[in-house]
Amino acid sequence: MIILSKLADYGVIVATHLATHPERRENAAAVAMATRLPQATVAKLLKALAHAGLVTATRGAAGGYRLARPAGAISVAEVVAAIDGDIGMTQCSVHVEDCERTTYCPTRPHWAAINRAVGAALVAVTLNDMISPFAFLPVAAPQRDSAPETART
Amino acid sequence: MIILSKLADYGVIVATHLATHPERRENAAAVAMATRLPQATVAKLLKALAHAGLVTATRGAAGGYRLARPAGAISVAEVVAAIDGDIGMTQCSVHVEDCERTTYCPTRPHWAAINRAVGAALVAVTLNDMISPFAFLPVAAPQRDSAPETART
DNA sequence: TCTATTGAGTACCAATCCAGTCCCATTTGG
DNA sequence: CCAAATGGGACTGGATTGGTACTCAATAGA
Repeated sequence: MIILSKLADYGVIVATHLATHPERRENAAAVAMATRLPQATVAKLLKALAHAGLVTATRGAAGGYRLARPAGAISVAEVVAAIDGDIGMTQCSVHVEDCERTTYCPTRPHWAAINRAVGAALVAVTLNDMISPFAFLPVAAPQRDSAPETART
Repeated sequence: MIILSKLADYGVIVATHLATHPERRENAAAVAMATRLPQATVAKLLKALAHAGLVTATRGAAGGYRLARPAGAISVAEVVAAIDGDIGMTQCSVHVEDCERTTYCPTRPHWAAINRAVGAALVAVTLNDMISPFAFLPVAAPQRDSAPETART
C-alpha cells in the first residue's frame, strides 16, 4: 500500500523545488519544467499550496509563487495536508462522527496514539531536510517506554 | 487523508476480535456477527490473514480461524500489510523501478527515513495492545538523534 | 460412505476516488 | 488595452476499492 497520493508526492517535490530558490519567484510553467511534472497538475498543486498559505502567489503578468516561510519552517506534514487533507490512520481518526462503532470499538484510542506517531514523523521533517543531500539519521522507532516485550527484528 | 483502507481497518478489528479469544476457534460467520461487519467481507479478510500466516484456518465442518501466534507477537503492521500490502509512503518506496526520477530526485532518501518511522509506529503496537483498555502512553515524536546538522528554525 | 459444513480461490460488479485537463474570471505589468 | 499569470471551478477517463457470488476442496459426524 502506498500512503501518499501521487499528488501529495508531487506536492512535496514542487515545494522542495521552491525551497531550493527561496528568494526567486517562479510561475507554474517554470516549476513544471524544472520538476518535469505535467504543467496543469503543477498549477493545481501550487494553487493548493497557496490556499494553505505555504506559498505566496503573485498574480498578473510576471507573477508566480514563492515559499511563504523559510524552508526550515515548513514541514512535510504541512505540504501533504495541504493537498490530501489532514492525516489520520483510520476513518474514525478524521471523521469521528462517521463511525457508529465508537461506543464499543476497543481499538480507537490506540489508533490515536499511532496517529500521533505517524504525524510526528512527518512534522519532524522540513523542506530544508528534504533538499539536504544527506538523509538525516534513521529515526528511533516510536516505542512505548522501555518495554520491548514484542520487539521484532 | 485517510491512511488505512477500510478493509485494512476492518482487518485490524477482526484480528483484534480473535485476539480476545485466542484459544477459541471461530468461523467467519461468527466473527462477522461479533464485529458487526458484513459477512462476505469478513470471510475475505480472514482468507487474507490466513494467507499471510497470521491466523490458522481449519477447514470443514466445525472449522474456523484462530490466531497463529500469541496476540502479543502480532503487530498491527503485519495485519495491515496482510491486507493492503507492504507499507510505503511514496510510490518509489515500494516500487523503486517504477520511478524514473530516481537519478535526480533529491527527496527519495528522505522518504525512506520517514517510511521507517511510520513503519516503526505500526510495528510497535501489537494486537495485545489493541485490546488493552488503556492506550499505551503517547509515543515520543520521532526525532533525529540529537545531532541537529540540519536543524530547522 | 455420504452429507452438511466450512474455508480457498477466483471472478465479477458497482461505486467511489483520483489524476489530469480545460475553461473562464480576475489581476497586473508593460 | 493586451498579454501573462493565478484563482477557482467543472469535467472526465481510468484505476482502485468495497463488496458479492460462485465453484472447488477439505473435514467432521451421522
